[in-house]
Formats: sequence, structure tokens, C-alpha cells
Amino acid sequence: MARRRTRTSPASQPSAAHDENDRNRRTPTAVVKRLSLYSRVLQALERDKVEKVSSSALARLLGLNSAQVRKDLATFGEFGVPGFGYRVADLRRELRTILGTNRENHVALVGVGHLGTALVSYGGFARQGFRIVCAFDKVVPGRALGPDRVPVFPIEELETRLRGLDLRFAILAVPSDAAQAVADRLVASGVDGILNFVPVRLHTPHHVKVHDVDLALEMESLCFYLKGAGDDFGG
Amino acid sequence: MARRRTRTSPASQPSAAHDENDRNRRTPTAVVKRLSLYSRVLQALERDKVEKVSSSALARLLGLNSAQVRKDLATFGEFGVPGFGYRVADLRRELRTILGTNRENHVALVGVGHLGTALVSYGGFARQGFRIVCAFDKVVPGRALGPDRVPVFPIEELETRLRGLDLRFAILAVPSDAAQAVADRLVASGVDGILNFVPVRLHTPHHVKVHDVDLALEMESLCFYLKGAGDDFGG
DNA sequence: TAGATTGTTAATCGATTAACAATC
DNA sequence: TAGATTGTTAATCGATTAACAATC
Repeated sequence: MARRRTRTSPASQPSAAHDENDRNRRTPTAVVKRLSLYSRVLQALERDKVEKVSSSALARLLGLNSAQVRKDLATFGEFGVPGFGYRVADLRRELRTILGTNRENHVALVGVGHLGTALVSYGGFARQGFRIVCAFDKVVPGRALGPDRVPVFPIEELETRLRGLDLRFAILAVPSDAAQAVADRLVASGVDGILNFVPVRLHTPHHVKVHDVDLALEMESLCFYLKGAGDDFGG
Repeated sequence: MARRRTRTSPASQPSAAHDENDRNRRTPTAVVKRLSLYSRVLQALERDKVEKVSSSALARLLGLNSAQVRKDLATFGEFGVPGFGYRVADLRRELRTILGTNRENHVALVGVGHLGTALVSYGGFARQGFRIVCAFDKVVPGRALGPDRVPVFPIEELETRLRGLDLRFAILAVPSDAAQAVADRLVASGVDGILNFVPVRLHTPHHVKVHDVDLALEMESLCFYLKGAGDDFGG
């Protein structure tokens, strides 16, 4: 586990625990997104029995620069072997540990409308180990949801149901006018990560991480790049 | 319509049409996303009968820097009045024109699984003028989808059905292994904007704009920031 | 006119990339 | 050893922010 190179200034290192939390907080979203991409590519390579991969091969697969790949990976340790590359299985395991996807993560869903219902059955979450274990809505449908028969509880029971669950994630897919109130209740129940599908800026305490997914906004961005590209060129 | 300030070098302007397309292609995604956000905030302000807004008020509402707001807006013209601010209705109209959301945009949906079905009924698209006018799937459900009764056609009919529709957007929500083939057919049918929900990097001609929405990736990013923030602190 | 706020320039900050010594 | 590829430094590029003259 010894480092191959000495640090420029070993004296400047704060305590280890503080160090890691700090690094996690400070790592830019762009880097984290790329880590997830690497992780997924490595999953495919491992499935195909590829044993080693170089930064330039990874870069090519994802349309990135190889220096960027090396830099991203080197943020968290020295996972490669100079002159050789990275061992696929090892690197994948490291990345999953870094991302926290090396174990099953339980998630609550609030808002069982069309989108919420679709998300329960969405295979992509399960594939990365995210498991929706319970759902809440104002109106409770007669039956459990999706292939996993996820139970749906009335929203009034949010606090009591979450109490024993040790669950830190929630997916928010309620109507706009309910979003802030529900978010407050989730946070009070110990949730500190919210994947927010509601087009509203949520106000939450500092330690809570909100990730917005705004489908209409994605559509509008796309629209911008299209608009004009082909108008009125009487071709 | 005269500019208030002279350009540093008026001679350096290329032809107008080339100029605009070029600008659209070069405008960074981050700026475009913010334009959509401004547009949405202005929609709310207009609904609340607010007539004027300053860059600093907009910045506060969205958690941005006021200089950034002014710079973003000034990219496309001089929409403000020094000493006064921006007229809400005017600015909103300008932004919608820039984004291309000042008119109804027709969209095709390919892949009517859980996610596709949810997207048809998702109110957020309709609210910004995006209308899903037809859908395609391998398996055609017995009935039309959602409140608008969107017809679902067999995927074989993609080319013939799209022929007369003057439709430039598509939403892709098919299984991973079908994604590239479907994208190719969409492009061949004249689609040049794809909102891609499939976790696969699509290869398309240069003029086609693909926007990836990767739900599992968003979840993984969130997971990174959570992991570690509270472990093992026997509190 | 005095006060306010724009559009823009210059300074800062951060992220990407090129280059290369270290090393397998 | 010779060839390859890492981790890292320094250079480049782009995006954000501060500051202010222009102007309503």
C-alpha cells in the first residue's frame, strides 16, 4: 500500500477522516459523472472477459481525452500499472467502492404518478444495485408496484414507515406544489440524498444533496440546437 | 433596433445566416440550460403579474451570480434597460424565440415500455409546447396512449409514418441493444434531435444532436456524495 | 439631476490537455 | 534492456465573477 512517489508536502495532510469527506464534497460533478461512465464501461469489458485496459482505450470508448481519464482515476489512488494499464476487474471494484455502488442501496419513492410508476419498473436502477423498497403517495393504488411488488403507503405514514429502514436516498416525483413540503419531511426522516424530478428548486439543509433531473429542460436545450439549423433554406 | 454601442470590429462580421447557426452550435450547453431556467422563472413571474425584473433578482431566484445572468442574456442581444432592468414579458418572448419554444414542437416517441408510457403522460413536456404526436414499438398496445390518445404504430412503419410529419425530434426509450439501429432509422427519416434515455453512446452524423438522459448515472452520482458522509461515526 | 442597473472588459478561477519523468 | 503506459506537472483553454463606464 506504500505510495510510489513522495508527496510534495506531506506535512499539509489533515486527518484522514476529514480528508475523505472533504474530498467527496469537493469532487466536481463532472468528474463523478465520468467515474460512473468508467464503471459502466468496465462492467461491459468484464462481461466480455477483457482483462486489461489502458487510459487511451477507455478514452476512445467514451470520447474523452486519455490524460483526463488518467487524472480522474488518479484522484482516488494509484490504480494503474505503468507500462501496462489497468486491470479491468480491479479498477471496476475500486470505482464501485468509491461510488458506493459496491453494495445494494435502498431507495424510497415519493409520488406514484406516471413517472414514479415507470421508475419502479425501470431496469437501469436495479442493474446498478439501487432498489426501491417502498413508495408513498396521497392516493394509494390497490396493489403493489412493479415486478418487485413494491408496497405503496399513504404519504401520512412517511415518517413511521421510514423509521426503521436505514435508508438514505429518496426519489421525488410529486406535483410541484407538494415538492418542498415532502422534501422537508424526507430530510427530517434522515434522508440526505434526493433525486428530484420536480422542476422546483428545493431548499434543504447543507448536508443534504439534491440532484435535479429536469426532463423538460433537457428537451428545451435540445430544441435550441435544432432551431434554425435547417429553417428557410429553400433547398 | 440600432445597437447602443458600436462593435470593436464591425468588419469581422460574417454573413448573418452563417453567423447565427455558428453561434447556436457553439453556445455551451451550460448557457443553454440556464436560458431554459430563466425562461421558466419568467413564466412564473409573468403569471404573477410581475412586470420587471433585474439581473440580480433573477440570480437570487436561481442561485446564480448576477453578472452571469447579464452575460448569458447579452449573448443574444440587448434585452435590458440600464437603470431599470428587464421587462418580464419581453424578455420571456425573446428567450422563447431563442430556444425555439415559442411554438408547438412535435415529437415522436420510440419505445413504449414503462418509461416511454410515463413520458407520454408527463405534463412537463406539454407545458413547454412539446407534443408527442406518435409513438412506435415492436409490440403495439391495443389502445392509444395518455390523455391525448397518442397513436402507437409498429416499428416497421417508422419511415412511412414519419414521412409527412415534418417532425425533427424523437425520444428514444428502447432496450439498449435496439438503440443504435433505431437511431439510424430516425436519422434517415430526417430527425436531427434525439432525447436519448438509453444508456448507450449513439453514433450519429455530425448534424444530429443527441441529448443523453441517464437516470442510473444520476443516481450513482448522488450515491457518491452520500457514501461516507455519515458512516462509522459512532454518534 | 441622482440613483439604479445594464452590457462589457479585465481578473480570477477551475477544468482540460499536452508533455514527460518515473516505472513496470 | 526496449517499449509501453502510468501519474503528475505545467500550459492551455474556457467559464465565472468583479468592477465600472455607459445610460436610462
